Amino acid sequence: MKRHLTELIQAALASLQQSGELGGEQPDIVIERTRDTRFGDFACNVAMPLAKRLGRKPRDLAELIVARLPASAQVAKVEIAGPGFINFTMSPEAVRAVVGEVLEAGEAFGHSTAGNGQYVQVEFVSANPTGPLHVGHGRGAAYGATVADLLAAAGFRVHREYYINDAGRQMDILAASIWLRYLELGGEELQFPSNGYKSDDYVWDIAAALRNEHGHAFHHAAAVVFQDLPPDEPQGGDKEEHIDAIVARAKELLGEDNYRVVFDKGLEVITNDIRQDLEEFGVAYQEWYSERSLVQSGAVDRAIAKLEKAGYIYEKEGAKWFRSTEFGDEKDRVVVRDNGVKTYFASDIAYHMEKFERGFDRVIDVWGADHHGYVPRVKAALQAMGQDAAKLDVLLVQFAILYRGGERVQMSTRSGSFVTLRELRNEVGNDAARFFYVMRKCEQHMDFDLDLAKSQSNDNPVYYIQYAHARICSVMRQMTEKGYSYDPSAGLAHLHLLTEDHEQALFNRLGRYPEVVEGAALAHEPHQLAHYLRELANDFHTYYNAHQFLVDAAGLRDARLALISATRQVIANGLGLLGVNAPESM
RNA sequence: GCGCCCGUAGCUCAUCCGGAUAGAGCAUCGGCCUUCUAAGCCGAGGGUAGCAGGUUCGAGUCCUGCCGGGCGCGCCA
Repeated sequence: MKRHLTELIQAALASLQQSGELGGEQPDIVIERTRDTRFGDFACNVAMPLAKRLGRKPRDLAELIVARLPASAQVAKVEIAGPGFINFTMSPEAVRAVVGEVLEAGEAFGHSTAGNGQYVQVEFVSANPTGPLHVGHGRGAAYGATVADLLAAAGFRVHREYYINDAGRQMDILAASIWLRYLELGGEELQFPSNGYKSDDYVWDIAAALRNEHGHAFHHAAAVVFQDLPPDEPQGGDKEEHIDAIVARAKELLGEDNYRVVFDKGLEVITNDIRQDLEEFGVAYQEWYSERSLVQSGAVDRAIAKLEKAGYIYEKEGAKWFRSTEFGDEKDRVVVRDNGVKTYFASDIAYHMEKFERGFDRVIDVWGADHHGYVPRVKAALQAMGQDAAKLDVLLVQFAILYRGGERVQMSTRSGSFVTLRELRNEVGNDAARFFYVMRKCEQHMDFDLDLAKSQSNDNPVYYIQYAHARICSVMRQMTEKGYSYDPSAGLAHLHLLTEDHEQALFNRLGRYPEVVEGAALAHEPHQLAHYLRELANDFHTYYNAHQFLVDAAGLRDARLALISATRQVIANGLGLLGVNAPESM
């Protein structure tokens, strides 16, 4: 309907332009839903900015526009109000028509072609495979998955991707930690490095699996392993130097091949765990992209060479620097260290280069807000390589701060004292977790009250929406049990009988759904859909309490059942986009 | 110190590229189950949108400064 009205205004403006009454102005036309039905259903403010530029009174201009509006069967009334708003009241038939559209389209209702089939990559979560996902990752997972699904519904072709950081130092530290636990399981006594994965149970599990599969093959005496190592922090040393030395010693004692076996075991177990965790959370990917594969394919070298060729690489103090300041970054960044090792940033440049080479029209990265400082340098690299950095959207998801018993829960992967996503899912259920995570826009800091989410109370808005769905299903069951019938086409034919305020409210709300899906998709704001569904559920519950659906008069009954069937469909569609179940009974 | 995000009702949050009287939920108080699920509905109270300026016909929304909170400022990943 918005589009229809936009076209009407466009036609009126074109007509005015032809008669020379607008000068050369080409204003943007914005059609908005009104907040109050006193102002009709839709409002257009185009006369106001236009009046300013033309030096005329807004209301006079609005008069001119309204006079040129083509007639439309969908529009019942056009009024000029306030400072110069043009308010449209839709015809009752046009408002009711949504019920037929919903029942006709079914699960596809709300889908659009706004995206025009553009190919969009959404990369999200991408947590280091050094341990299970925690609740912080959960927000990125729910948010990224929902944005991806919304974009798909809005007519984009979506590629969901997880970037596996399987080539970094943290992974080496994990591998070394696993190996040390393996040695302990073999009877060695040792002082576990303070910077290792010390209190993480899964490290023991992986070590045990390793021992199961490979027996004693990787065993070395602790005395040999720790011989002449720089001291750990408790002994007055540097914990970073200490752990790096252990990693080097592991590679030396095990040899490249056996070290790789230990390393890959950890990587495999944890990646599988993450994959399964996300799958259970309703989050699926088209691709799991390995950083190591990027290195091995030579893409990193190629990316650096490309920057070098473009003249944006220089050497200083033995390292290679990328001149990112050229593109607005705060300082230049190292891509190859003085010891010849390429930085993580070098991989990331290559990864993004490669993303663009894969032919995506748009690339979306969902990152934790703690990486925000990273945005300028990645965009700088893309620009330096001659790419259009505007095609990359980095969506920063703020932290979810956990509260338990009114106290803030401290989270750290390294200390092991974190709440896993799996724990959260088990405690509050997937539905509540998915919904909770996307209720707030991503740049909003989120307080996640575990006790509240855990409680099966109506504080949890997801139940409220699900309950509306279940109630409608229940009505349909009652209909059969009570010997009533429901004829959908007769229902559509009798929609004019639905004249109650509650019914008008539902018609209007249902009509908004496609706009909400499209708006939420384009703005990358799933919370818009979450809030819409709450309002829709509220409209339904109110209606439910005010009127009986299963009435004796067949025409009215069919019409009401058609309306609530459409409501059920839209709730199911909306919840589906949020990854939340729509139960038939509760 | 510099940069990014945030500040709206007692609490948690909406407010659709600036628009009409700033809205919900929770909590509080008062009503509604012989009728399709009370995980529901109806009603009431609750606001200087952090503070101070500015731009505009119009500012919670844009700009500047200050205050408060979060995060980030490595040849770590």
